Amino acid sequence: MPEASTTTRRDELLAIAGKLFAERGFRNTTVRDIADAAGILSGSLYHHFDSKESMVDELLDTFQQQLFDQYDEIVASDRSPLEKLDAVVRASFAAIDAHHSEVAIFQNDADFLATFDRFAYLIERNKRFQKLWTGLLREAVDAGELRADLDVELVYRFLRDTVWVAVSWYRPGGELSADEVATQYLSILLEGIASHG
Amino acid sequence: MPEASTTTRRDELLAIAGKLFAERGFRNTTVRDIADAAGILSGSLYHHFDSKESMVDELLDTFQQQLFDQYDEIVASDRSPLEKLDAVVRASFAAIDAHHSEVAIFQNDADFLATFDRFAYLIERNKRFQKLWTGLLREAVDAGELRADLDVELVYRFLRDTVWVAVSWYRPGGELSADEVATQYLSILLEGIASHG
DNA sequence: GTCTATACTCCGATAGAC
DNA sequence: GTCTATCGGAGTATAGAC
Repeated sequence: MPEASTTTRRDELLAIAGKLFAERGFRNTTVRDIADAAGILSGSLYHHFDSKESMVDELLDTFQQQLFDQYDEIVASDRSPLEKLDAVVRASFAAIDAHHSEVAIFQNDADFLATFDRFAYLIERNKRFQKLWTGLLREAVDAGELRADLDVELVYRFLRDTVWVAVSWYRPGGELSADEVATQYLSILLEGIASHG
Repeated sequence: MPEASTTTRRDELLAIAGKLFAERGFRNTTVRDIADAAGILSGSLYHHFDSKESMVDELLDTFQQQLFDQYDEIVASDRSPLEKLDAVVRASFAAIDAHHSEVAIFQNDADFLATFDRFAYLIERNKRFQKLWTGLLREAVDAGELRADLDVELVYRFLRDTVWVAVSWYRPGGELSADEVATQYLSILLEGIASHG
C-alpha cells in the first residue's frame, strides 16, 4: 500500500490542526500555528490541503457523519422512547470523549462557519438533529415516560446545550469516564436535584 | 454638566463594540468593524479608548461588579439555601436579559482574555463564583433540600454551564421572558423531566 | 514532502490637521 | 470629536527549487 504513509502524515496534520482549532478557535488559529506544531513551515501545509477551511471542513464532516450513523441506529432500534433518549445521551458523551476536538470546534465555530456556502450542510444537519431529539422527547411524553407539562422545544435546547457544553470541562482520561458523567447527568436530568423525602 | 454628551458618546461606542464582540468574538472583531458600525473611522475610536482591550475590559469589569453585588445581597439575605439558589439562578437569567452582550463575551472570550495579566481578575472572580455556588449547594444538601447522593462539584459545573449557555439562544424581547425561562429551568433542574405517576 | 521567498490583504495603533 | 495618512506586523496563500 503505497498510500499508507501519505494518509498517515495527512491525518497527523489534520489531528494537530483539530487540536489547535479546538483550543483557540478556528479563526484564531493561524496556518503558521499549525505548521509550527507540526514542525514544518506554513507553505508546506498546502501540499496536503487546499486551504485552512478544507481542514476544518474535513474534520467536521467526517465526525458528524459518524455521529449521525450512531443516532440513526439507536432511533431505529427496538427500545422505548426513554431508553432511546438514554442511549442517544450516552452516545453523545462518548463522542465528547472520543472526538473531543471536533465537538469543541463544532460548539465554538459552527455558527460562524455556517454563514459560508461551503458549510451549509451544518445548518441542514442541525435541523435533522433537532427533529431527532424533539421527536424522541415527544414520543417519550406520549408514552407517559416524561412530564407532559414542559415545553418540548425548551427542554430540547436545555438537553442539547447541557450535553454538549460538557466539552468545555470534560477531559478524556480524567477522573470520571464519559459514561460515568452520562449516568450522573441522566440522573439529574430525569430525577432532578431536589430531595424527595 | 459638560461631561454629559461626552459620556453618552463613549457609552454609545462601548455598546456598539460590545454587541460586535458578542456576535463575532473579541479577536474576530476589528476596530474598523466597530468604527464602521458607529459611522466613524477607526482612528477616531482612539480619541475615546486606549485600545481594543480597554473596551472589552471596561465592559466585563463593570458587568461583573454589578452581578456580584446582586449575588452578595442574595447570599446575605434571610432565606433558606434552596431559596437563595432559586434567587441566584433568577438573577443570572435576568443578567442574560439585561446584559446580553457582556454575558456572551464572557462566555466566549473569558478563557482567552484571562491569559493576560490585565484580565487576571477574571480568574479570581471565577473562583469566587465557584465558591459561592458550591457553598449554596452544600448548604442546601445539609439542610436536606437537595439530594445527598450527587457530586456537588459536578452539579456545580452542570448548573453553571446550563444557566449561562442560555445566552446562545435567549434573545431579549423574544417569546419567553427571562423569568419564565428561569421558572421552567428551575422546574427541570429540581424535579427532573421524568414523569412520576 | 518540505523549504525559500514572496505577494497581497488586513490588523491595531499613531501623528497631526481640521 | 473626527478625518487624513500611514507605519509595522501578521494573516492566507502561491511559485518554484530541492
